[in-house]
Amino acid sequence: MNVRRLYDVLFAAYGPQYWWPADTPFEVMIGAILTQNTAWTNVEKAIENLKSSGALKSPSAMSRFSTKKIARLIKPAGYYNVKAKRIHNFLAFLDRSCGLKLERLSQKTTAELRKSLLDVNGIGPETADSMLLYAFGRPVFVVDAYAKRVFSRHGMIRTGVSYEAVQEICMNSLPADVRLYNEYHALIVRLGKDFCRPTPKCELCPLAGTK
DNA sequence: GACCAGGCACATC
DNA sequence: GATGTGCATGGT
Repeated sequence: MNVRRLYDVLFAAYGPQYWWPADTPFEVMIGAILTQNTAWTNVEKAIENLKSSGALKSPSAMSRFSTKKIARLIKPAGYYNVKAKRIHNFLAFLDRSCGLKLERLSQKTTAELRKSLLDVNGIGPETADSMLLYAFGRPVFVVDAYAKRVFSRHGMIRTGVSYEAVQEICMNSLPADVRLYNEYHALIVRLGKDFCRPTPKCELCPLAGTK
């Protein structure tokens, strides 16, 4: 198995996944923070609360909410105190870097943008890369726990390899294509949810028997 | 009731 | 640098 072939097998098995499930780039970014170590079904409830309160209308709209208020709205997503603070940090970053106008961030190169996102307390590599790919449309491969698990179980990487190393392997094996990276990450998550939990269910996995 | 989820920061060694 | 821990809700 290799990175290219895995994509083909997954796409043949599942077809397009139509990611990211959000209406606006800003909603993608907030969703990326909310989904940290959290099932998406829980994130959906939090997003719904944010939407009906008007917080997701724009970064400046959300900036008018207190951290406490945000914490209350995102409660169903879990870790709500931590995540409310992370959202607050992120909004503070948007305020000072682009005056809460996301279009202005598009001037930056992908490398500059990634670096500045990683400087925000609460935004790590996966969250930053999800934002870059799904909100800014930059060709960045998103690595997550499922990807590491799938790749290592199929002998494509060793266990314990760093985020950046896995990302480098993938990006060296694939063309820098936003649509491809979009679909790839979504397919990995789909496969992971179905079959690649910590205790695997390999019998009906589309990868069973593939090499 | 146990296990798990589309991580990250921080303390400690 | 590697390893352990806290953060928390809701589905299976």
